[in-house]
Amino acid sequence: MQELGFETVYSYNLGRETGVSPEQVRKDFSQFGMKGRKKGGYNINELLITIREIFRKDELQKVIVVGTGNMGNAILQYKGFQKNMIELVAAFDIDPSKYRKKLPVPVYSLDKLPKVVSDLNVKTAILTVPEQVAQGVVNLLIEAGITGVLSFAPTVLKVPPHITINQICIGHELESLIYHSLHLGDNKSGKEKC
Amino acid sequence: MQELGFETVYSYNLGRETGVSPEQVRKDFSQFGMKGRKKGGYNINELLITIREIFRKDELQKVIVVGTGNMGNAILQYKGFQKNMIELVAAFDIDPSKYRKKLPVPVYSLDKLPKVVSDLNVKTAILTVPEQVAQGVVNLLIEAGITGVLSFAPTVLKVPPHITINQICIGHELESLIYHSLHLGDNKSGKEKC
DNA sequence: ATCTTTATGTTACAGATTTCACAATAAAGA
DNA sequence: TCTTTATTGTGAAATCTGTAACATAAAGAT
Ligand SMILES: NC(=O)c1ccc[n+]([C@@H]2O[C@H](COP(=O)([O-])OP(=O)(O)OC[C@H]3O[C@@H](n4cnc5c(N)ncnc54)[C@H](O)[C@@H]3O)[C@@H](O)[C@H]2O)c1
Ligand SMILES: NC(=O)c1ccc[n+]([C@@H]2O[C@H](COP(=O)([O-])OP(=O)(O)OC[C@H]3O[C@@H](n4cnc5c(N)ncnc54)[C@H](O)[C@@H]3O)[C@@H](O)[C@H]2O)c1
Repeated sequence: MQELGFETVYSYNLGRETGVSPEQVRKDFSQFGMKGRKKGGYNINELLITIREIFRKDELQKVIVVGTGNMGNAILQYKGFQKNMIELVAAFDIDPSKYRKKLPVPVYSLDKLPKVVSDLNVKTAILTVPEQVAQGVVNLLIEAGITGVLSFAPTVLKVPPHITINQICIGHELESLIYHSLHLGDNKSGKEKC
Repeated sequence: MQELGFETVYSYNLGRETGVSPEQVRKDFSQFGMKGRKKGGYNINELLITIREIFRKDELQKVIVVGTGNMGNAILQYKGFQKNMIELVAAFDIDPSKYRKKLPVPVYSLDKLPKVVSDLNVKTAILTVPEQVAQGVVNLLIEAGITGVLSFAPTVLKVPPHITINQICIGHELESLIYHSLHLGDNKSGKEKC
């Protein structure tokens, strides 16, 4: 909106575009001390500055990728993270045929993980290894100093409480969609359920 | 567990493995009429049969992929869906260089979408097209008869209420992890928040 | 100047979800 | 046969989340 020349925005504009209610937008903003003006809405520039502060978008946030198979590679190819100040700084695999130091994002042996993570002070990892080894690899990641993991493996990972795991399970997402399609007419009461 | 030779399972076994409380497991099972035996737990075979019924896993559930770039291809390569009775039956792209009819999953032109969807009676689609065209393509999908879409595009899709959209936004997941890492020490009260 | 309109900020309310508590009871053991 | 034990099934309580309501401030109209 700033690029389009707007200076202010209302909670219902943002609500409409993001799919949440205007009240929710105002509550969330209020939580972070982002103040608007009655009748005037929110100043876009102020919002952007605060959001950049909350997520520390003044500096590139470093992320590593572990497992450079189909999914790992797709993510490494993606150019859209830079825009959000996220940088993939290194990748790791157990298969020597994957090592390429001269790619835009270098692919290292797993042995190098502790050193790279500590040297670059990375805290976040994307985990795209086979499910059978996911728990083992996540243990290595935690030992190396990683505190947040985005895992694509369809396994529940057991980690200590200060570690955050975000899981993306494509299979479960599909099953959820299939369930909804199969039971489209079941909703007798008119209220959304399940 | 069945493959390991077990015949019964307790709610707390399943809770531990899936990361939910035993009570939640029992409530969910109860919701679907899955009954256990006092002191004996749940019969694994009965559970599997009921779950197969709920998700109609007696037949392969058909899914299409739209957009065969990095992410779309990674998904098309994945062999793990069959195990859950999900089958990728066709893929579509706007770029003619992607068309390959003899791949395990054939890649067609977008023009073929309405015919293929209606002939095969597909209801579920994975959307891996650039975000700029995602809304347009989702409109085509709905017109063709798709009722559930798993979208990887970082855009809010506007669809009628009988359509289900599940969104996977890798960027947002990473931002969430980064936020947690940055604010690890903020949790003064001891209670988990934000 | 006063009134009307519009959008925020926050409090009160409602709804949904999760946890707690425990009665019921089948199985195992004495 | 009786007692103990382990686990289910569920109703009540607590917590969390989202919605509605409205007092308030700014802007504009009369
Ligand atoms: N590709 C998909 O569409 C898809 C869908 C659903 C789930 N997943 C899950 O995502 C994960 C990755 O899937 P994929 O299709 O990219 O698999 P893949 O087999 O293509 O890639 C796995 C990569 O991990 C590497 N690897 C194996 N063991 C390792 C270890 N111990 N340390 C480091 N690297 C190791 C392999 O060398 C390989 O490069 C899997 O857990 C899979 O279940 C993928
Ligand atoms: N790859 C990632 O790691 C990643 C990460 C975050 C988000 N995403 C999102 O996932 C989506 C796909 O990403 P990608 O990396 O695979 O992109 P990509 O550019 O590699 O692939 C996009 C594909 O869509 C096709 N396409 C373009 N317009 C089309 C249309 N109108 N109809 C059908 N096909 C069309 C292109 O020909 C191309 O094959 C994008 O929305 C992207 O923002 C991807």
